[in-house]
Amino acid sequence: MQYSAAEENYIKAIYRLQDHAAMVTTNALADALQTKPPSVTDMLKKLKAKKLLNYEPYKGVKLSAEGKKVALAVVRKHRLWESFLVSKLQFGWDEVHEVAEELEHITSKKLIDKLDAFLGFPRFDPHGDPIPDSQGRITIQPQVRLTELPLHQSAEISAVGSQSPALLELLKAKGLQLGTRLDVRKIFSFDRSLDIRIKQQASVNISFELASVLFVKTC
Amino acid sequence: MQYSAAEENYIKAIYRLQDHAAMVTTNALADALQTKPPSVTDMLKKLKAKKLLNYEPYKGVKLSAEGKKVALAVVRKHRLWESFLVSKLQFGWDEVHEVAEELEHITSKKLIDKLDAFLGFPRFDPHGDPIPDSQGRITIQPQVRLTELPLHQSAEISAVGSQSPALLELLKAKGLQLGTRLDVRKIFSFDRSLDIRIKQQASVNISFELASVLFVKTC
DNA sequence: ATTAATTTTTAGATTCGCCTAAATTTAAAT
DNA sequence: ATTTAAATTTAGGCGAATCTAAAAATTAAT
Repeated sequence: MQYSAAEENYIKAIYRLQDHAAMVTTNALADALQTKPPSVTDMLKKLKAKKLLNYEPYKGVKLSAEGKKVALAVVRKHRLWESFLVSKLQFGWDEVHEVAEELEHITSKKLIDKLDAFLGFPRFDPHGDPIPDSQGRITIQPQVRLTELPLHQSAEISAVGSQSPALLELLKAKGLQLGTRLDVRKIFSFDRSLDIRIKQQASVNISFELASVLFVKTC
Repeated sequence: MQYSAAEENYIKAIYRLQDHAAMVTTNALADALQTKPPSVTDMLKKLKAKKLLNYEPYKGVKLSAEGKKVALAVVRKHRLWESFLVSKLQFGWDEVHEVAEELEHITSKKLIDKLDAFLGFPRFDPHGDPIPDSQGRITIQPQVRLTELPLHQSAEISAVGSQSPALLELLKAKGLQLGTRLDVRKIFSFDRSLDIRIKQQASVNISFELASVLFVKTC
């Protein structure tokens, strides 16, 4: 079966919202999708008819097993395209979302699987979110905040908790990017700032605020 | 300005048909787009209002200067995506058209320009058709049929005149693909078959039929 | 436990791109 | 030069996805 871009967007939004609330409400969806509640109601009826979700009027909505499969497929497409844009086309992390939002609706499964192979079957996207494999399985994130990394434990930056241009600017200035190998040399108790050493290079001092939006995987 | 996928498809179809006839007719368009004449009339009115074409009822249609610009942009996108699919994702030439038909409607100009750079600014797509640059300029094809290549003149395969699976199979068996460097060692007058030498490798003999659907650029 | 406020759904309309059937214009044929 | 045939346009409608305004159901509050 194949779904329209609008349908896929609803499914994806419900999938996201499900994590934070047992039942997804009409208004929450309208908010997330930048649309109005009546439009949501209409679409929910349609998706219910297609058995992608369980919806009872006034009660809220949850994805069916089939719906979750569709959601994972869309998430897979989105995150693979983001990975492509960053690792091959030199986009910044803060620029990829909108474009991936369009690319994720391209329908060829073959395309996505070949793209996956071309990228070397990455398990995390540039924001550190897991990429479902072609069966929809996802690897649980083994990453921790840099603030939680033990001293002298070697690790690499695997995700960034925000995509603000301000953060991007700071990271560039500090010479930090996705994949940068580092370990923590010292933690200053005064301001909880960290001295980190970048893989056989000089040390830099970074603030607690910065360290807490950086995620690392030990290696 | 930005145009819908449907609008872009009409513009592209008109652009193609303009080459073969001074005026593009409603029926020809309906045929090319697998749609019905009344739909075409509707869209022509809309595109005329947007000044993308000159249309007089019952007389036919021609693209305006602005329309040609849009057409070239769409053609550029289509051919760059086809190049990507073949040269990076290992698609066969015969499989790329449909997918590219979807990808060509992604709207980010930045994406396309970065894709262009990633591919090394190719001037021809896998079928040998020229790729407009970011200004819409196209290079005239400097390629010739392999049957017309002088003896010992080094060249590379730049296009294939057909996309049949049968041809693809044969090329694979002979070890020939887009970009393969070669030169002609001998032409047998009996059947006009050619012995060609693949760039520092063994020679192979190919039939005149095959040679005449292969296009090469000297280099 | 009624009333008030909020959330959600229904009703009815709009735009886009398409359709069929019928009318109209242009071109071809006798 | 009429008549016939073909091409094109108009008229009216449909499904998808959206909207506003109004009604109904749920939740919160006095």
